[in-house]
Amino acid sequence: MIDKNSKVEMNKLEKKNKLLSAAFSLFVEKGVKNTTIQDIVDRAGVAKGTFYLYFKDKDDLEEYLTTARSNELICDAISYANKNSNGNFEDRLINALDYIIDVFSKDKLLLNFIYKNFSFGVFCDRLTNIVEHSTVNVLEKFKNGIKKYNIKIENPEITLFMIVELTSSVVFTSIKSGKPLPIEELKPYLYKKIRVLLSN
Amino acid sequence: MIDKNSKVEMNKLEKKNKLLSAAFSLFVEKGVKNTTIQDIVDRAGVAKGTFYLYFKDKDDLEEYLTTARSNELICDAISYANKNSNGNFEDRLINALDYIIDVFSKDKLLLNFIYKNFSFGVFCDRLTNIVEHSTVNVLEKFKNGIKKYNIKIENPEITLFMIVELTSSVVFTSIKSGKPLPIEELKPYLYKKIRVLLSN
Amino acid sequence: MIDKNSKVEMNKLEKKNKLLSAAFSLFVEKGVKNTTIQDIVDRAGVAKGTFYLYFKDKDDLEEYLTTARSNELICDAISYANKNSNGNFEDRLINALDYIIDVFSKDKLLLNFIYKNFSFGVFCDRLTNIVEHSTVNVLEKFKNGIKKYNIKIENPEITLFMIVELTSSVVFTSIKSGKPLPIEELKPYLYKKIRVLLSN
Amino acid sequence: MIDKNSKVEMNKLEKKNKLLSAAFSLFVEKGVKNTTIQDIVDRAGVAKGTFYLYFKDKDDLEEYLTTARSNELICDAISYANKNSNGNFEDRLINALDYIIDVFSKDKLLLNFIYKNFSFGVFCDRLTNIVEHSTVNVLEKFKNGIKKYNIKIENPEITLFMIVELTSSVVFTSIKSGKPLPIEELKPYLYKKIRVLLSN
DNA sequence: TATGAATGAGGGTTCATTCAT
DNA sequence: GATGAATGAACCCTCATTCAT
Repeated sequence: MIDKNSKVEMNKLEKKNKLLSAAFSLFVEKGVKNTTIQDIVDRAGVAKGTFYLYFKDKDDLEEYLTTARSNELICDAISYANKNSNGNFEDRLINALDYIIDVFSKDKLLLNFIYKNFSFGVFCDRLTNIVEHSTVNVLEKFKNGIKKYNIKIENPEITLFMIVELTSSVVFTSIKSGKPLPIEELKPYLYKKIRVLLSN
Repeated sequence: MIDKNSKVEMNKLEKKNKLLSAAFSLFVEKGVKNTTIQDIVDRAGVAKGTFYLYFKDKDDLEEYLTTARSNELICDAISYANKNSNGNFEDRLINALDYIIDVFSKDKLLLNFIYKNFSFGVFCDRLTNIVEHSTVNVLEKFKNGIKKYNIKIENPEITLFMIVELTSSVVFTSIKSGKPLPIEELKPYLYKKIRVLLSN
Repeated sequence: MIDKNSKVEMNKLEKKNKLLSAAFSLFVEKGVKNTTIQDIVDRAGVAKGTFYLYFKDKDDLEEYLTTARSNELICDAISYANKNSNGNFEDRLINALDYIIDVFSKDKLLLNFIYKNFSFGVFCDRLTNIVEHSTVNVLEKFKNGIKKYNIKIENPEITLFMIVELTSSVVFTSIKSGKPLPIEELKPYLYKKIRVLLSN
Repeated sequence: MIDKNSKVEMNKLEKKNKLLSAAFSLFVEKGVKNTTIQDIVDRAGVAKGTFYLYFKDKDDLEEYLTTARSNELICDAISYANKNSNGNFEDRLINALDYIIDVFSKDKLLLNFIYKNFSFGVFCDRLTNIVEHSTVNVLEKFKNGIKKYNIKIENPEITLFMIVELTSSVVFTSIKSGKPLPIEELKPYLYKKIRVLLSN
């Protein structure tokens, strides 16, 4: 009985995951607006009705996806920074940002999808609602880093917020339009400004 | 003959303006995506076909609106700053930003519409295409200010770009979500950071 | 399971047939051009969207209908000729044509629809594409008849082509306009000319 | 006063002719159905409302055009045959047909337009209604030719009718689809058959 | 649970026709 | 007579959602 149930649960999870990854690939390929439910279920290999067993509607699925993927990316970036940085706190932070920027440079569609759906505030809110996936509390990590490295920043929360906003906004515009410079050329200026904001 | 023509032209302009303001109010109320052409013509009090006499499609109208409204706002801000600032260049810039932030604080829908449709790169491109309305070349104004006030900034274009991106991004998030602080409380931090970016 | 599927398939076939016969009756009544998809689905008693489950667009349905109905008519004519003719080849052919002309005389709307959509070349091409319905290769039948009855015709293909073109064109004009004679009075002349074309 | 009136009349005629030739060129280029009134008035260089001063609607204009152009073509063909034929009656007729076929071979769009709108019966009817243009009574010419050349044909009207129908139908199919042979290769067979129909 | 046929409101767009100028 | 801005009915087509199986 338990086995049977757990098998059923496994199947359900599998279906949901199929739908999620189908939707994600379609969202980044064609944009959320231009992706139909039919597209999603076709790629997931399930029937149209099945979609409604797992998600209320397209917006529901979209929100779910954004949070999960953003979180994933941040986890990867932090891991990368931990592996590749020496003790300096600023370097660790910039390494993490560098990782994210590289991912986006190589995958403009992903950038587009996450940026359109991402904001610091919304992201922080959502983190608390996600239970199925382990998440990172970016702010806590940042505060801990400051403490650990004994850095003096008056308002760590606000400073982090501004760095995140500045970076995301600048990176998005540069990658999308190449203005005012291509991202690779713009990076030094950005990192310099970030250091200024931190060192203040 | 001239009178007759000019009267007709006046009528046409009026129709176009009716459509523009109907569209604008709907866009900020319900979002561009959720506004139909039928909605727009209903509110403008014209027939559906009339829409297509003035705009190619919804995107055409949207682009027109965004550029016009953004430009208008920036002109107002510059005027305001000119009236209310003393000689200091930083103060003038921050006064202009302050004006814009105040407008947005009072009109979240306008903020939403402009932010969703605004980007530094796109905006600069569009400025050159607008002929019917007098426009401001923000970058030129900024460069002239720097020269006039004899300020030393290594890359004025990049610095202005970063200030615009930082400000717009931060203001949007704060006004929309109140995170990490309400905009009124956040302002001092933002202006302080802007001064840091400029002074460097 | 099989029963269930077959029942569903039956229903689908029924829907498609409803659409086909609704479309056909409308096409002959008002012409293809003046028949809207709304007209068709209204008469078929299905929803608009259902149309697009079965046909790509109106042209798709029209082609389907023309080929199917033309083919049906030719099959009937050949059957009729086989039943009612003695051994003579010319008589068999003229009997078949006679059958078709009679059908058309009694159903001018059918004539109109088929004539407007029928041409020897197009028809021969389409024959090869029909898989769902058994079809007749008219040309093969004709050639076989010539061989069987040991008739000497230099270019059977061209001769058949000319007979088909002459007959369809003459019959259409006569039935539609009664010019230069009503079809019943014109028939003897037509058949005489056909015999001339054959015997040559 | 008379001058003034006649000048006005001239202007009106000119406008009408502009509309006719604009419409004709568009009809053969894009088909009647795909040509809008806007297209016609644009090419004619007049305003939309002007169209309705001269024609009831598109059908009215179409009918006018078909008759006029068909008639023109036939006149040209007869002229050509008169110039290039010796005394033989059959040769004269075939020369005339040859002229028409050549025009059509070189201008498939014209063929398409005239064929779609042409039929012997309709044409004969219309001939009597045309007053603004001098017209040819083809049938009379044919009968006169038979008399003049002392040829024995039982029912000249029916024979001519069949020749016209056969020729137009065959030529249309061959030029449009190249089936069963390209028109140049098909011609000898066609002319041979026509001679058979005549000589009988 | 899973299916996918069926729905029909609603979208964008076209264009013949009118009518005030 | 000539204009062309304005109209709005009518068109085709999409697609989120439902529901009988």
